[in-house]
Amino acid sequence: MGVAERRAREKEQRREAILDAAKEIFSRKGYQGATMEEIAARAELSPATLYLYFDNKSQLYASLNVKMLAFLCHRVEQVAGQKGLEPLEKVRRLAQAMHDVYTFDPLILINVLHMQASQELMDLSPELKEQINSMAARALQVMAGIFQQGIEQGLFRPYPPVALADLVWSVFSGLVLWEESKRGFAPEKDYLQDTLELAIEIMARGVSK
Amino acid sequence: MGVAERRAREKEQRREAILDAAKEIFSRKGYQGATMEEIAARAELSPATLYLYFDNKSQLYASLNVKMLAFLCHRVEQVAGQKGLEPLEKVRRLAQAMHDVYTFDPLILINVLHMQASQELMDLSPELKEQINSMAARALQVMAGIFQQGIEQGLFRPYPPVALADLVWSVFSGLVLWEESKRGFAPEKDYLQDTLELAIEIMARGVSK
Amino acid sequence: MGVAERRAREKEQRREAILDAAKEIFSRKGYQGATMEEIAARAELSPATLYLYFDNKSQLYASLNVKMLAFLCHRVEQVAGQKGLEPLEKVRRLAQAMHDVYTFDPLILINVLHMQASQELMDLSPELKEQINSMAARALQVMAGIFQQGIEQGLFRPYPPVALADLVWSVFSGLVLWEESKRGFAPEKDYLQDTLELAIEIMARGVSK
Amino acid sequence: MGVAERRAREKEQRREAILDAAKEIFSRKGYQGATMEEIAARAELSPATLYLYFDNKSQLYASLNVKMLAFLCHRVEQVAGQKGLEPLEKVRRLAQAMHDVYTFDPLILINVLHMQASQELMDLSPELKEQINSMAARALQVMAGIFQQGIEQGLFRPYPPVALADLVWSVFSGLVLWEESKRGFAPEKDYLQDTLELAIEIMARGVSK
DNA sequence: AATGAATGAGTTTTCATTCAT
DNA sequence: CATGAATGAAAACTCATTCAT
Repeated sequence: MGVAERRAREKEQRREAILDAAKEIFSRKGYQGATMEEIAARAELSPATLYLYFDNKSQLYASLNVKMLAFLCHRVEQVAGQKGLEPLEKVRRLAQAMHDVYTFDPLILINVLHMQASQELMDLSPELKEQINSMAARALQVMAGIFQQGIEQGLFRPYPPVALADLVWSVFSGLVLWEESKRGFAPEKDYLQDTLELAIEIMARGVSK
Repeated sequence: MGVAERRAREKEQRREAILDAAKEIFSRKGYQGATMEEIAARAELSPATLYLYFDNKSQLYASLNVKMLAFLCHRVEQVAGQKGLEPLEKVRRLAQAMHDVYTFDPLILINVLHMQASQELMDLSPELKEQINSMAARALQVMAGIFQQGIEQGLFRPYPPVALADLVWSVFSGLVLWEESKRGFAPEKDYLQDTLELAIEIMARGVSK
Repeated sequence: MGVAERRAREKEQRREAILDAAKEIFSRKGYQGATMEEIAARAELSPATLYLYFDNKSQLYASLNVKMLAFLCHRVEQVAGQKGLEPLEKVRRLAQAMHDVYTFDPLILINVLHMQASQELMDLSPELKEQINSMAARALQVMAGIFQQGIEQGLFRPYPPVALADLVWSVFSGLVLWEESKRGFAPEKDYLQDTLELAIEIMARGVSK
Repeated sequence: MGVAERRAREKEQRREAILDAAKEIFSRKGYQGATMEEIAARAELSPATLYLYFDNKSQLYASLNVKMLAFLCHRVEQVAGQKGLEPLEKVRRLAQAMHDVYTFDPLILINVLHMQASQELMDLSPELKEQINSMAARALQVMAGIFQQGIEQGLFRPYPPVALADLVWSVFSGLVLWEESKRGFAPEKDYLQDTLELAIEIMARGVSK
């Protein structure tokens, strides 16, 4: 059994290694621009080997995104689960959590966004599609929950909470994407964290006219 | 001469038609995902014909982006040029302008962003590259100018104006991208306009702690 | 009638202009490498116009070669026609004639050679094919005639005269081609003329062991 | 290890097979006229497979020429390396060697010539370009060396030895090309060998006026 | 389990040729 | 006559995917 176990672990590790390589390449080149060969090279494997672990390119891409979304969900749920925090403080921690995710792996959001944008193009198995959509929805729901309370207490602007969550995500994605797309003048180190926090807070809180 | 004139106009129209078709396809499929054949089909032309108007795929893509950036610049400059407005009002109008651009052509920013992100991959002529970069920079500069005054008057947070402009763009792009990436629950009609305006104002103005 | 005449002359001139342009391009790029558009551009005409004067690319190429072969034939026949010259002197003049042809238009032989080499590939009308072959044969025959006499008088080696003529042509072509193919160390100015003359003489005369 | 070894040998064989097919097609159609598909068909492979062994068409062509030049060099060096031969005898053997090369593979020189003539058009890697040029130069140098001695002894005409080598090559090429370009009357079997030998000898020796 | 090798199905691009004006 | 514009057919090249070993 020990043998079978080690086998299984090794297999899992290899799978992870492939996903890592894929993340790197997909982020840099986009879905269409990335090639299986390039991913394989980065994973120091032969292209044929990828197909032992994933059915095809689009499935590999999807799996990658499932993994990323899972991490994102996990982190967001951590924040949402903390009891006894004021709504505003929770929102602040949400900003921090998202920034953590980004710091931990700057490519996550880029990939997730690309995925959302190109999903229709890919012939994913219905299950996988379902899995992705439901995880994205779940992350959103959890974030929405964070705003919900504040809205109920009249602290936040009375937008639909999901819309707020949505907005936060979009702002964050925008920041990240823009960040990525530029060369030249990088914002000060704390800028991203700082601004994100600010933006989230304010958008949630709204302004008194 | 009338003949030559009509010829020229027809040619220009055809060029525009191709750019329109390209915008549509590129937006939906991304640069790599789009095929010349598909673009040609959409323009109701043969693929070979595209090459009468553009040197190659990447040049077509670049030309498309030049056009879009030009429109964006134009609109932003209109706002910047209005005299006698308070900084805050100007910022509000900037939000409106950007929303106009988006309404007029929802695909603009998506394409522009993709372009920025993939520019390095493409073998554009140096002139074209220069043109794109300078236009993007110009749009940013003009936006920065809009914030400049407010900062000087102590009304806006003392971030570098270019960073602010940058941020606005990123927020807007994020909104748009997110918009695009979703299917299903579209935000209420005014939501985008409203939120953008809000976000810009606030980010510019900052909060007093 | 004067009008019709001028028309005809103009037409003929245009045809010649096209052939000139074609010679230039075909020589530099070879048959397959040359494009109708390039030839047209050189002739300062539109591609479509070429088709008013020639049926298609291969026919244009063939016509060009007919013209060149005609010039070559003409020059060789001049030499052959001179009465009262010793065989050796005639051979010397032949060398001079060939060199003249080359000097007058260095591209002639290259084209003729290429033509011979690729003739089978082209779908020429049987008449044109016949015309080309017969002119090439004629040039060869005339050259052979030049050697004939010397052989009969026991001055030249008793090879078949046509084979000798053939050899001369091949040597000359080799020189020209080699000349063309090199960059870098060009032979002394007179080298080509000199050597050609020498080679012809000697090959014709043979050596006494 | 045996496996890896066999693999390597098989790979090498395949490469050679492709080069053989390429030689055949390039010789018959020229560089531009030949198609990868045709070459692949001749090698009984799919076109895509060619690209596993060669980067692109021009590189395949270049590799072919490297191989041919190598063979030529080898054979010529054999002759040059033989000690204790009179200059004239060496020249005779050179003629024989070149004829050998031609007999072994009649297409060699045609390809080499075409290559020299079109090299500038192709986008070869600098290394490959260098390789080709240096091998061609080497063959020429070696041939020149063969003449050198005879010139020093006053047996051969005092042309620069390289020019003589050059000339020999051009004559040979001319013979071969002409041979190829004709259909119909093939020279007697020994004709080519015989004449080449003669031509080389005489050109080298020169004539006493 | 891993992979070297092969390829079918595209994709971009070119170009001889046609045709309406 | 001349040509601007268009395109069908082909050619180079790419890449996801398979399969024998």
